[in-house]
Amino acid sequence: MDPWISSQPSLSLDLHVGLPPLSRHQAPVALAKPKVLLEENFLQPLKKEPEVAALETELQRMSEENRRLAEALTAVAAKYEALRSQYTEMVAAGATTTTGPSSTSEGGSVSPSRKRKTSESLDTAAAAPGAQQHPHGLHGGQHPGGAAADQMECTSGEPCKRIREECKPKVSKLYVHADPSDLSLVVKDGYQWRKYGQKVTKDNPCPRAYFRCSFAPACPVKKKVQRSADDNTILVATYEGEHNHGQPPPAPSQQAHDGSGASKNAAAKPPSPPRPAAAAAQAAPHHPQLHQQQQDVVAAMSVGGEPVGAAASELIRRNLAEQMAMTLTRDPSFKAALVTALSGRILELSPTKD
DNA sequence: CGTGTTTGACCGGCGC
DNA sequence: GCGCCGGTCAAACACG
Repeated sequence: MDPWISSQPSLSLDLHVGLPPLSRHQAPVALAKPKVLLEENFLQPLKKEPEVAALETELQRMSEENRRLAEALTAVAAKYEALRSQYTEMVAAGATTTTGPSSTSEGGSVSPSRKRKTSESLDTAAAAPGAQQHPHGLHGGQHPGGAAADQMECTSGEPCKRIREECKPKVSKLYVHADPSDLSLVVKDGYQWRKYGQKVTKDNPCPRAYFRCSFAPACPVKKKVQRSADDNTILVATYEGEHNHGQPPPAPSQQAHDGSGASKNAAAKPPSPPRPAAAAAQAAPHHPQLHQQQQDVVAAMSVGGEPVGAAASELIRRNLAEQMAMTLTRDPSFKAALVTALSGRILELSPTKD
């Protein structure tokens, strides 16, 4: 959540979802019966002046609340930016001093046996110092604190639980709209993933797929993909850790589709040169097209690994914002949920309720 | 034949 | 201590 979001008209917390913005003259009159077709109510002509006045007041109050929330968001985003830049600096500093060890842990391939314990300890040993951390802290937009925590050394002694928790790799989520008939758990994020497991979890009848970044053998990033229990048209991808490499090169033959080598089930392949498109997308749910566009956009943003410029970035963000807004407003279930929530709230606060 | 997926078994953390 | 459950491994398999 960046400051720019609050400045985007489409992302204003005053959501204009399908229905015209609860204008004063269209305020839902039949509030006492919100469960009766809302659309009908919204279109009914105005009846009572006092009600309207009350609603107006309420609307203003809610707008005010919206503004406050937006400000709070802005503040949070600003703090995040500060933390992120701090993290980037720290990583840059760390990279110049310590670079070696990470490559030895996996590159040297653990002994043939399935001693996960040992390999894991190697992994954590390599990961803990943060030496091989992602050079660009773009990935986890939602957990700025995690970056700093990654820097901590997980040496023995102190309350392991807490330390372990703080040493946990950054976790971020990405929601992607997917065709329910498409059973493959594929989330295009621009990286190459190799599936290494699938499991049905307790809280969700849909299986969860486990992926590892296959572009770099030593890349610690993992991804879990599972359909949402509530809405199986939504794929929830959970990313853990950060890529310690640049993005895979664009594979022209794969640009148009998501074909994997084996092609029957398929982990995501890079349709375009991505950066952490996942990071950019994690706050931008529910649309493959959006996702594709984000990848393009993010790729454009990070030519040569460096941001192209503030203007381009601004353009990109605006574009993303528009896409996000469109995605939301197109989603009937979102509209329905919003309308229900709004009407319920209004009803709750309405002085005329009965 | 190389690469990637599938799938049953195993491991370890966690709650009771 | 025990059982549940999520995460991972690795042999078998499929595909180009």
